[in-house]
Amino acid sequence: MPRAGLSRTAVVRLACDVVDAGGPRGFADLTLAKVAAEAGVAPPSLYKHVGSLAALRREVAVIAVEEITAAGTSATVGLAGADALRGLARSWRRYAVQHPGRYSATQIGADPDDPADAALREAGTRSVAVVAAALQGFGLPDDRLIDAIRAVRSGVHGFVMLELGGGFRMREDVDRSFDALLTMLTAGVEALARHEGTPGDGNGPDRLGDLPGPATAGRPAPLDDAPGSPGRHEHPTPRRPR
Amino acid sequence: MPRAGLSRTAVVRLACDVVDAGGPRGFADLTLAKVAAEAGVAPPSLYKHVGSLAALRREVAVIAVEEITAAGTSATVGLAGADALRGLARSWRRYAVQHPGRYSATQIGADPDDPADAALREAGTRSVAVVAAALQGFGLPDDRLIDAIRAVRSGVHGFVMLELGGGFRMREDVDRSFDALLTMLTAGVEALARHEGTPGDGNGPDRLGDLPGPATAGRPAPLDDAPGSPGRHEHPTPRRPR
DNA sequence: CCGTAAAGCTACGCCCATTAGCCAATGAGT
DNA sequence: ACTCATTGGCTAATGGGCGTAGCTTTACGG
Repeated sequence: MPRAGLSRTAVVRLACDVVDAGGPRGFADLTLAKVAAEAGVAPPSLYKHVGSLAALRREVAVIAVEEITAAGTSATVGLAGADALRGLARSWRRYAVQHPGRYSATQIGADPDDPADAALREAGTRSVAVVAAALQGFGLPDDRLIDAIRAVRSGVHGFVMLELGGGFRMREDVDRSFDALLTMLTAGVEALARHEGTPGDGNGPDRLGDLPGPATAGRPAPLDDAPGSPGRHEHPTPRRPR
Repeated sequence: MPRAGLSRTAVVRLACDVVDAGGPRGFADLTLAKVAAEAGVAPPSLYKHVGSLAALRREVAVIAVEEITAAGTSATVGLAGADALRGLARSWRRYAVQHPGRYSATQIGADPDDPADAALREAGTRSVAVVAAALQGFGLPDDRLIDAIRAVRSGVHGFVMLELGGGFRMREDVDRSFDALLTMLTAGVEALARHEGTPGDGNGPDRLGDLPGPATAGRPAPLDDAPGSPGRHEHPTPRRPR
């Protein structure tokens, strides 16, 4: 049995390929069997290099976050204000289109408590820093920076996910729509900076904060500012197990 | 063996519960075994009511889209312009928080060709119509309406997904950020209506259209304007099957 | 040439989806 | 009430994926 010459990083690299080959669903559909097939190896052999499927997923996620952060960084060097924001957003979209699977991997949450997720948490923090840096030039009040970061991330992320989802009829129109989104976002950030914040509609902010929120057995946390600790449970009460 | 009195709709309803109980990941984690346990029935019994796990997923998705459309509709009756937009966006977020699993189900794509997805496609179309209606009052030029719809959906969807993902430290701050996002979006739509569209940065629009796009073996289509037909394939070429 | 650790492998156990085929409960028609 | 077809449930069994255990062989330092 001639050795395949694998290694931890080689396996992760292969996993990245598999994930991207699967399109936006690729990350969710990642399977040790596929990676093993790609490596020319029997599935259990992978355990000599990675701890589990979950661990492999985490590694892919870390790489994806680091890559997209790097892309954003190099897309904004020497730029400021609206130019920086546009460059950043476009680099994200480009990355998402070129690496749909990895981009999806970017979404998984890092458990705030789990030490295994430390690397992912740190990568997430670094990625947020890039956004903050790109927004420097707008002169946002301190207490509005967070809003701007969230809005920019939300807008671009939502657009990209919908685009990757498959939709948005024609590519050209999509490019135009993306440009319109960026215009809206930059205008919005500028408005926020001018302190035109939250005129609202006379109903005050949303106060969704104290909704029941149906036993949200949410997993870990996101790649955002900072995580809150999640709750957990299984099926509430099976009615007649058998 | 006393009958459990199931039915197609009863099973789907249970699946909805299971999905929501699982938080944002609940939809992806949906399993026939869980539904069966919840119903007090052995897993194979479910096949008397639903065709497969995939079919059940589709049914849940249709219900979710219909519900969120209904929520949006009733949240915007009698409103116009910015008020309608805010009402609509808030109803989405509220639905997502109250039904995280179902909201995620909303994301799955409808295959433009598959007749099994017809109901899902139609539900998606209806849901887009509500957004268009809410944007009526802004007096957008025809060729900008689509951009506005996409931006609004993207912004809110991205925000909600990031929020559900687990992040966004404190709830209060999140409400405020959401409000800021809405302010930015309404301002953006108004700007679009004023024809201040796409000043861009002198680099023209993105032209991501002709990127290679790495063999994006994406599944079906999204719940957007209209689908384009997907490509498909498996692993490119296993290197040494065994 | 030897010995050892690392990198494969096969054999298993467990969980899930799905199919096949059996049997009891239900209810329409008599 | 009796019959019997339909229906909804069951068990058994297959196939695939993760993950563990334990064996074997390769590669390499002495």
